[in-house]
Amino acid sequence: MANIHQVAMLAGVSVATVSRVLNQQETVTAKTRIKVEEAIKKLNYEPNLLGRNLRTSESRILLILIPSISNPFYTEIIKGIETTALSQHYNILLCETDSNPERENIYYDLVRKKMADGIISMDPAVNIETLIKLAQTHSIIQCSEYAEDSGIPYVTINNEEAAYRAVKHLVKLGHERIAIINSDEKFLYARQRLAGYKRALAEHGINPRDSYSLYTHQLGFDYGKQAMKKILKLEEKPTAVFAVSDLLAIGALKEINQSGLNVPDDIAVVGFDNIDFSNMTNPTLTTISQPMYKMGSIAAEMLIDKIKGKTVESITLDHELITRESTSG
Amino acid sequence: MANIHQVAMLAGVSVATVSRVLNQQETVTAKTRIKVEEAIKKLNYEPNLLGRNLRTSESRILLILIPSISNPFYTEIIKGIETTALSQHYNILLCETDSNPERENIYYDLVRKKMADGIISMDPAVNIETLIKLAQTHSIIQCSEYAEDSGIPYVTINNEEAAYRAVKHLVKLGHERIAIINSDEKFLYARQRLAGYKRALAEHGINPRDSYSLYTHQLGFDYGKQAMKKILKLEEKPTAVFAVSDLLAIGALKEINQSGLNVPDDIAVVGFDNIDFSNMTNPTLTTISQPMYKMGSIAAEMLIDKIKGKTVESITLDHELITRESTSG
DNA sequence: ATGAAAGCGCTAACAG
DNA sequence: CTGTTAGCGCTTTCAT
Repeated sequence: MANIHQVAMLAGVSVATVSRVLNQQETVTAKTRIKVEEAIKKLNYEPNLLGRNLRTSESRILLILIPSISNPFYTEIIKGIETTALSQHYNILLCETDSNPERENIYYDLVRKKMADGIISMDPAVNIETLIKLAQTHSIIQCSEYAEDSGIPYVTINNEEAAYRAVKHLVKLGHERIAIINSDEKFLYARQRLAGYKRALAEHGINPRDSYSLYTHQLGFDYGKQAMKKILKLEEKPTAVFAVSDLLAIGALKEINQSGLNVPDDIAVVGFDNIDFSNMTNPTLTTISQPMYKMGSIAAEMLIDKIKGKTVESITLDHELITRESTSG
Repeated sequence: MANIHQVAMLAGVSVATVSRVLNQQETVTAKTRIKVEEAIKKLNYEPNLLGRNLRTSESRILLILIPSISNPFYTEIIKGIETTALSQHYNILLCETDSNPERENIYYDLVRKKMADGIISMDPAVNIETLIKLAQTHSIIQCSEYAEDSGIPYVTINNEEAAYRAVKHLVKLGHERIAIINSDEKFLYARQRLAGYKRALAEHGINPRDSYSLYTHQLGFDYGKQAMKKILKLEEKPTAVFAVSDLLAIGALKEINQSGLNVPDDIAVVGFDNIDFSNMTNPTLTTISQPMYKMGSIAAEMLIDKIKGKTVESITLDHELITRESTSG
């Protein structure tokens, strides 16, 4: 493997000149440039980024923290991050935290030790104190889930309003007995979506019943199925269910189908996220679409700006209700 | 940000000693060690990996090349890779190639430029010539999809045998008119799975019909749906369908359901991969399970061995038929 | 327009 | 057991 020195030797110039050619500086004669480029080609030279990065003290690597790689909610966001990052010559390192502080710490260390330039955190279960402390000395952005007043810039949607619209859609279709399958209330988005659910009901004079409020530990399919099982045991069953994630909704769908009831005739279902699969289920799922690609893309831009030392503002994006078979007869 | 020199100053020792403490070498007195550790703590010192990596000429970063991050087939493999890599203090960089050579090249460059130590490629549409050339100077492993006689070590399953078993299962259930939804024949696994399909039919004296062999450009849901639409237009419809990926199978499922026919009563369906979602569909999907976690884990081990300069052998793992609702009445 | 030289932060060979 | 020192490969002043 050739290094810059050998290229300089072969081209009959100094390493400084080779470096200038490498970095497309204009101060090099065409003739010299050609000599250097020929030497580079002849030696199959590739600049060593470790050397460059040590010198410029940057790694051009961005960390993306997600609880689980298998959660399809993140895939489109990641695409947005990746495309934006790549276009600015940053690479992204996808980190699965399992919401495990030890694992998180491995990745925080990468930033502390200069192997990464910044972090986009999407883990709702993140240890927020540690993150806030790290944010004092390093560039960090929160995406989708965030902490209020943490001082960490975030990009998100209006969860309360989105949930409100989802439930309002059900109310408009004539439903009055509407259940909610929520995730753990320790998460901000869970509290916000619950608030939206309640506001929609209140607006139409419907009293929320305790037995219609379910909580799950996680957002997976099995948890939705389990919650739906409980709901189906109720004496007075709801005629509609709002689940705070598509995976939960798809679990609920499965359970309803298995019990012999029909969606949407017996029970209507609304999800949240508009993951790819929500359009593949039988019936297809009515859901709230977040602008995931855009969210990712903006998060990446914010992070890169922050790394460059600019001040960045948090931002709230629009969402959209996607009506499909699971609510329309 | 403190550096090793400042720590040495504060502790009243040389940088070499600090480095020894950092790398847990045994040749340091307890007393000195404590002095150094105190200095580290006092200065909030974190070793700079760029410096270390330049010195040791390694990056401890592994590249994982996948065509698309949203394909759930890869998630479990990635988990296997990640866990193994992490346990050996390697980090992984997930790279979405979109099967786009330009994009691939960005990532190859990372290896050429020493920002990554090796590659696990899982992209079946990879430009194999470029990969082979790169493999001559760098550590590369292929996972799942591979090229025969390329000299690049791989870990995979016996696709021919797996397809054979899937189709044999259908034959045993009494099916004789069995269609296959295959992907592009330019992929090795597609040819292998087709061979298995034909062998199962031949074994029972069934002649494969051309009209029962469908090809799709990609492995997505929509492509499966489209293929099934064609199948349903046939005069003599098959009573069973074998799709070479779960996503294709789920698309087929959806199309059959929409046409008013029943799975498995009218048409049975078998998929391939056993992605998480194959157990969430209605009906649940009979499929071939690859040992994905193990595959990933082994691929990571092979790569790390290769980086260390050991010689590694290709390996073929076992698979399993998972029987679910889509074939059992 | 080009070169000489310093130095980013670290490890490791060598000396003592 | 510890220190001195060279050097990994690069960029970037400062001269010329």
